[in-house]
Amino acid sequence: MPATGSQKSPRQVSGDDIVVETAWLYYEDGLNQNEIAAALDVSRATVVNYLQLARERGYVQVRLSHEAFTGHRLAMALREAFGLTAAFVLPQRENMPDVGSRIVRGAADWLPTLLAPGDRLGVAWGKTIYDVAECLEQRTIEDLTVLQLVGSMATPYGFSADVCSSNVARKLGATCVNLHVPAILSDARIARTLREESLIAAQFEAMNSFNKTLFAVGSCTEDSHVVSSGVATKQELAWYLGQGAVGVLCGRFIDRSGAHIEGPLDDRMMAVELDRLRQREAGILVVAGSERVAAAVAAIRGGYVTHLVTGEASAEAMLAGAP
Amino acid sequence: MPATGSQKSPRQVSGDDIVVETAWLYYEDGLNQNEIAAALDVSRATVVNYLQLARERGYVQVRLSHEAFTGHRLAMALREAFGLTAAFVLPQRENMPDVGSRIVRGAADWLPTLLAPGDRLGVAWGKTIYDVAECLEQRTIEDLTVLQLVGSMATPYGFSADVCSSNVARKLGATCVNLHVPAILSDARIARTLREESLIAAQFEAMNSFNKTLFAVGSCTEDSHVVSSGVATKQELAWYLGQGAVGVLCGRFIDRSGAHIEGPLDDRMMAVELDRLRQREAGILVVAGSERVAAAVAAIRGGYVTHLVTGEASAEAMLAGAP
DNA sequence: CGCCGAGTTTGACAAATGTCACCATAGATT
DNA sequence: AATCTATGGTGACATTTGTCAAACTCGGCG
Repeated sequence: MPATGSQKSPRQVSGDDIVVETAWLYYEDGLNQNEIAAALDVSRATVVNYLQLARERGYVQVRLSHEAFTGHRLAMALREAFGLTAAFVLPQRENMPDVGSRIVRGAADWLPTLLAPGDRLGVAWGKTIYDVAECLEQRTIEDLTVLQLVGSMATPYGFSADVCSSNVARKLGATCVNLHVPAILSDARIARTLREESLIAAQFEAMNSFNKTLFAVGSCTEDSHVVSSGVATKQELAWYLGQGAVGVLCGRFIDRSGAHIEGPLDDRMMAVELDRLRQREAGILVVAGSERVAAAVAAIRGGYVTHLVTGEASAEAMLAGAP
Repeated sequence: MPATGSQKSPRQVSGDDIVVETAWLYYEDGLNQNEIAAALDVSRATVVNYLQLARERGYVQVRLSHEAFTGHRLAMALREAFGLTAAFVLPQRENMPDVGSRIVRGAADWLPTLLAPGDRLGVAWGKTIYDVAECLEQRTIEDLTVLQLVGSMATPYGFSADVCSSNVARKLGATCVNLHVPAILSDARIARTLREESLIAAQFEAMNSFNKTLFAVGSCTEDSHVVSSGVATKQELAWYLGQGAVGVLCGRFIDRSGAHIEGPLDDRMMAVELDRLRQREAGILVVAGSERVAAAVAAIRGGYVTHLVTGEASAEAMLAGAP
């Protein structure tokens, strides 16, 4: 065989035709690279190149199907035990450091399939929700509206409620209705004044029209988010703990049964009322972190949740504490 | 190294946990099989087995994304030239025997993404449509209704209009509204009587509520489907050809501009009226076969089509005959 | 006309993946 | 207890896929 024999005249690869053809033969027709090379009369290396191009250009989508997670043993058990519509359980093994990111990615992957054109999605606030928004693929859902459920609050971590809802809206091609108020005010009187302001009243009015919600829960410890972000002081937290608080949901403290614990913060809080969260078409709760299990169970018991995303360990823990 | 060293105690593979875990590491986290084997502390061969299980169980979905076809050079050209909402062009190369099946598979893959909850999809009749239905993946679309647009007609090939619509409905988890009448009757009087029958009138009434349609076009030659299935005789076909017929759409002959050619068959025909097909949210035309190009162009000109599925060769031909 | 450089293809080699006959273990059976 | 059987795991080998430097084509340009 001669050293360098017959080079083929180069084709137009900038145009997609051959690339798509190759991808079809490989992924749809199931031919291997040798067969494709023979069929197209190019070298196998060229086939490899075309396939790489196809992947780079996003022509090939490889994903784990949702059934793998919604059909998971623990997902079915959760659904059964808590009367959920569906649960999404991410696999994990011992010592795995980074379940959190899996759960968030899973939630981001699942969310679009839970939404339909015309939906109005209420979005809460928190690091988890922010991360979910980050992981969302750009994918437009027709006629979707995203509604901010909790007033904004600057945090040391650089995200706030309005950023959460804006990002979700951006990724899903939705229009976004933000609440242009702080989450917490220093004084109940100011809060009342604001609520009575017509513009803001209108924003709350619009907000309450959501039919689905996306939220996480916060735990109730001194190092948890409610305190570090400045929503509650340690004293206030202690008071709520004394009343039986086990978690925070959209800025409101809840007890073991998920009931709202009315307290000193509520008058100063600018956020959706918990009662409004119940009985909607879907309430999607993302639970990332074992310290949030108790709060999650409470939220579920409270009737705010229809769809749950979490990891195996948390799922086990929730079932263990459920009987 | 000892001959057969340390076997691991077998795990529960019937439960999915490890399988899903493996699939996640491979497809989401992008680890290779060696890394996964190390992480899970099993042999690489076992990882291969788990991955195969994951694929068998349908946890992994590999698909070509629609952008590869809707973004195809010829797809964009078609959209431009004919004012379509979108076109879906399947790749092909010279001498490829089996474009037809690709086009049909492509249509089946695209169709679900063109439908939304609440839609009412009118389905026409033909081998192409039947094949599309066969290729559809089982995938439920909420609150979808499928409507049969053309009366039933037994054919030597064993499919008829009611089978087309039923199959589409079954695959998409839709409710199906069939027309319980023959496509063509021997006598106009009988047809009129039937149409006046309240039950049948009600079926037609319901049928006309579609907002999207799926159809193909037939060509107008002696060996084409209209004749072989017994809808039209050779004499009738000749008459229509004399009037300038270039294709058949939902049992009705159309001319080069897509206008309905009224003729001897119409009175005896039980099918949607062509005017009703226009101005709906979507009209999806599947063109499989170069002999149907002229008919397809006519249908597009007639304003029945917003979405087109075809192959490269037909796309080129349509553009060549378009200017 | 010869040379350049961007874009494309390729052969040889390296790495990753798939296959298969056989081994290990647990629980049932004799 | 010994044996059997079903399930699951494994190493060695075969096949498939990925990498990369070198080579080719084509159009432009000094």
